[in-house]
Amino acid sequence: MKKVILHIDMDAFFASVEQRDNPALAGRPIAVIGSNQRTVIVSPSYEARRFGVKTSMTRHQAMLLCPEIVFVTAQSDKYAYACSQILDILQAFTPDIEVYSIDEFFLDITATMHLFGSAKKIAEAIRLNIHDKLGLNASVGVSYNKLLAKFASDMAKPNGIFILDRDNIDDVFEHAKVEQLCGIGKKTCQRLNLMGIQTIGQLRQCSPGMLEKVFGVNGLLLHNMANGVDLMPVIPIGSSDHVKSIGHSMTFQQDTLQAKLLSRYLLELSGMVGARLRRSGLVSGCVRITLRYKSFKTFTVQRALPDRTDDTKKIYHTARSILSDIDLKEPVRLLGVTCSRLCQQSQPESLFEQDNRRYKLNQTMDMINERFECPAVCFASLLGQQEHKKVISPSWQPHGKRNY
DNA sequence: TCTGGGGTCCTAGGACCC
DNA sequence: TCTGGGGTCCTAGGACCC
Repeated sequence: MKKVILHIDMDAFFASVEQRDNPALAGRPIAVIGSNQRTVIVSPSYEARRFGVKTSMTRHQAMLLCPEIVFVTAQSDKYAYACSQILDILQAFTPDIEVYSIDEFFLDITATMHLFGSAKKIAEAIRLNIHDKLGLNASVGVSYNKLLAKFASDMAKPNGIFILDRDNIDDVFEHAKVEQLCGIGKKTCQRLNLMGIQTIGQLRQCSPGMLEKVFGVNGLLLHNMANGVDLMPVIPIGSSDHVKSIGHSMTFQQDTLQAKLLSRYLLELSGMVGARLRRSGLVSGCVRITLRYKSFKTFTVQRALPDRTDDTKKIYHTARSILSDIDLKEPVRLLGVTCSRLCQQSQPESLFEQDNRRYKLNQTMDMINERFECPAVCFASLLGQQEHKKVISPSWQPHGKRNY
C-alpha cells in the first residue's frame, strides 16, 4: 500500500522564536549566533536571508551583506521547549512521528488519515495549530516516502504546503537541481556537475550501471533517489534505534599549544561526555579525540578501552594519553572528546573499592549539576576556567535520542 | 573578527586469528 | 624454503545531515 508521509520543517526556527519573544526584533533582519567569540550564524531570519545571509557564515560576512543585521545569542532551552510543544501538537494526528532534528519531523499518517479527511487537510491543520498556539511558521511537504516529503517541504518554503505525487513528480524533478535531494552534498554535486549533470531530470537519464561504475554503491543510491525511490520507514520516537556515540567539542577563543591548558579542556569535555553517558545509563568502549589546528586541518585519534566505562576520570585519562602521543604541529583551535561503542550499563557496582568510590563521586556530581543547571561542582583543576555556554545543536532531540 | 557543534554511515587498510 | 584465504575487529578519514 502506498504510504502517506508528511515532513514538517520549521521556518527559520531559532530566529523565529527570538522574533516572536521580542517584538523589537519582529520584521527585522536578525541572526541567532553562539556565545563563543568565534561563532558562526546558526539561524538567520527570513529578512536577513533576503540579503544573502546564510547559516554557517561568520558574523563579519553577514555584516558585509547586511550592515543593519541584529545578532542574538542562542537560548537553547527556549528552542528545546518549543520543540516539545510542536511534538505535542503533532501527536494529535498520528503516533508515528520521527524527530529528525530539533525543527524537523516526519509523520506517517497512512493509518490515521481517514480520521481527518486528507493529507492536505492534516497539513493545513498542523500549520494552523503551530501558528495559533506557538506563533511560529512551519512548512509541510506531503508525499509517499521520506525522501520526497523532505524534498516537498523545501518546495513549500516559506510557510506553505507542497504535495509531491506521481502526477507532478516528473515535471518537478525535470528541472530541479540535483543538490535539492537530501543526500547529495557539495562533493557529490561537484562530481555530477563535472559530468554535465545539473538537474534531477539529467540524473534520471543515466543508467544505473554507469552511476555504479563512477560512484560505487552510492551510484545505485543516486539512481534510486533520482527516481523518487526511498524505502526508509518513519522511525517512531523511542523505538529500536540506539545512540552510537556521544561527544563534545570546543573551539577556543585563542589557539593554543599549552599542554596544561589542553589537558584542562580535555577534563572539562570528558566531564560533559561522562555525565551524558551516566544520564543515559550507557558505558563506552572507545574514546576518540578530535583536534583542529590553526590552519583548520582536522583529524581524530581513537583508542579502545580495556573495559567499558562511564567514568569521567577514565575517559579523561585515555583522552590525555592519546593527546600526549600526538606531536602537535601547530597551535590547536578545537578540541573534542567522543565516546563510542556504547552499550547499556548493566552492573554499576565494581569489585574494586576504588571504582566504587569513583562511581559514587560521579553520581553525586551529576546530581548536583543537574539541579543547578550550570556546572556547580567540578574537578578542582577546572576552577577558574572560562565558562563555555553551549549552543544547542540542531541535532538535539527531546529525548536525547536521534533516529535515522 | 575568516570558518560552531553534534551526530551517522561508509570505506579502506592493517592486525590478528583460525 | 615461494609464502592461501576467510572472517572480524580496529583505526582514520571523508561525506553528509541538521
